[in-house]
Amino acid sequence: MNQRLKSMAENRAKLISAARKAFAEKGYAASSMDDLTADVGLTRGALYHNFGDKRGLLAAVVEQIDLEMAAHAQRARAKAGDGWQGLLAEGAAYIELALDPEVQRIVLLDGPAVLGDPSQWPSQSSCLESTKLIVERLIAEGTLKQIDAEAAARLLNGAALNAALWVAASAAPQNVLPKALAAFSALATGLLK
Amino acid sequence: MNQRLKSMAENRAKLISAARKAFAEKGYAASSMDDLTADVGLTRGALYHNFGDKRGLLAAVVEQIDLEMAAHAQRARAKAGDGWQGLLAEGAAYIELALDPEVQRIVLLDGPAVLGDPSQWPSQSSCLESTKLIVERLIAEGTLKQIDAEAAARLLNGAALNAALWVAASAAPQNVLPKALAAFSALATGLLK
DNA sequence: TAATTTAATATACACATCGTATGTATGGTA
DNA sequence: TACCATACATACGATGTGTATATTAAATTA
Repeated sequence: MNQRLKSMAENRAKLISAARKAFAEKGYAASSMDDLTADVGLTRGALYHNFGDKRGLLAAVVEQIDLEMAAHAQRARAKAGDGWQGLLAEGAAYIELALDPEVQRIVLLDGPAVLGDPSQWPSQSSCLESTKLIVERLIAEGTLKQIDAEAAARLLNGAALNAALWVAASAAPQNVLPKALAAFSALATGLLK
Repeated sequence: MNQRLKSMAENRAKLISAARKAFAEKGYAASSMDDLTADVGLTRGALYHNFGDKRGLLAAVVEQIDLEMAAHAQRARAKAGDGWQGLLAEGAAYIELALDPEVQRIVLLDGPAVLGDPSQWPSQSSCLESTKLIVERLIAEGTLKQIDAEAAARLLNGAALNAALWVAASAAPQNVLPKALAAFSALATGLLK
């Protein structure tokens, strides 16, 4: 029963999937909703019914990618433990993630421009949240200086993000990546007590 | 003589000025070129002749603001000297600059989304360049660790940028700003030898 | 100074795209 | 089976960009 809900969920998934591809390849502004919906055998009627408007579709796409990013960071931290090494591992994971063109274009460039400051997003920028949790724990342990946890998390993420944009835009990413990771580690040690 | 060049320069200036206001208030995408040009008594004919297209106008606006930002950072550094304190002062200046809604919307949000990675811009993101110069000097002095100067400059700027976005989006910026500055200083000390 | 050329800007048009208002058809329900 | 709700399609209007053509004013030359 409830075949309608099922097919609606399928159509939502199809549209999000098509939007991911279109937004990543052409950018948000240059993506036509007519083309995008036609690609999956629908029309804009389905789109506006499900997502309200073009921005709503972008928001749904961003949320999906954001959750995937959080899962990736979670795995990286799990490998490295919950301590100082975990924090560094998460930063490195974040830098790696931002090398993905899909993440760059959709989450890092068009997302903020169209949806506004990431910290205000419903998905709450999961990466930011998890970084903040680690920082809080390390402060409580006495590993880190007594510093505002959110501030530290935001700056760390910002540094990692810019590092990733730099690496990705460079001519030889494989040569630049180690430099970025080294600089990130150095900066992070500034938080140690 | 050459009154034509003069009036053309005046028109360019008018258009850039109107664009600064429109882009800052409505964002790039929502700014109509018809409205914008009409505001200064011109039509889109002048615009397309001078700037090629809408992106060209944004590029011109970004370049102008970027130069102003560089001048501001220069002054802040001059006050604090050329050493370690100068680097911190420049970071603080950058955070302050990014609190300006015009800078946020145009240079930090729409700029990267429409024009691509800032380091590829003709203006070369002057702030980044000056930070890099200081870092190089401090490394040569032995004050900072042997680290890639561009990497360090990029991460510092990225951290400052995110700090500013956070502060600006917060409910009580005046309470949050000190936290951001403290976290920035802490991070930066990680670069010290 | 008058004629001619050049170029900066205005005007008009073609095309694309978004959002909405209305229509339709199918799954759920009494 | 008849009815209703709703997911989606279709049709339309408005807006906005870029371009091609026209116009006007400055610069140049004879």
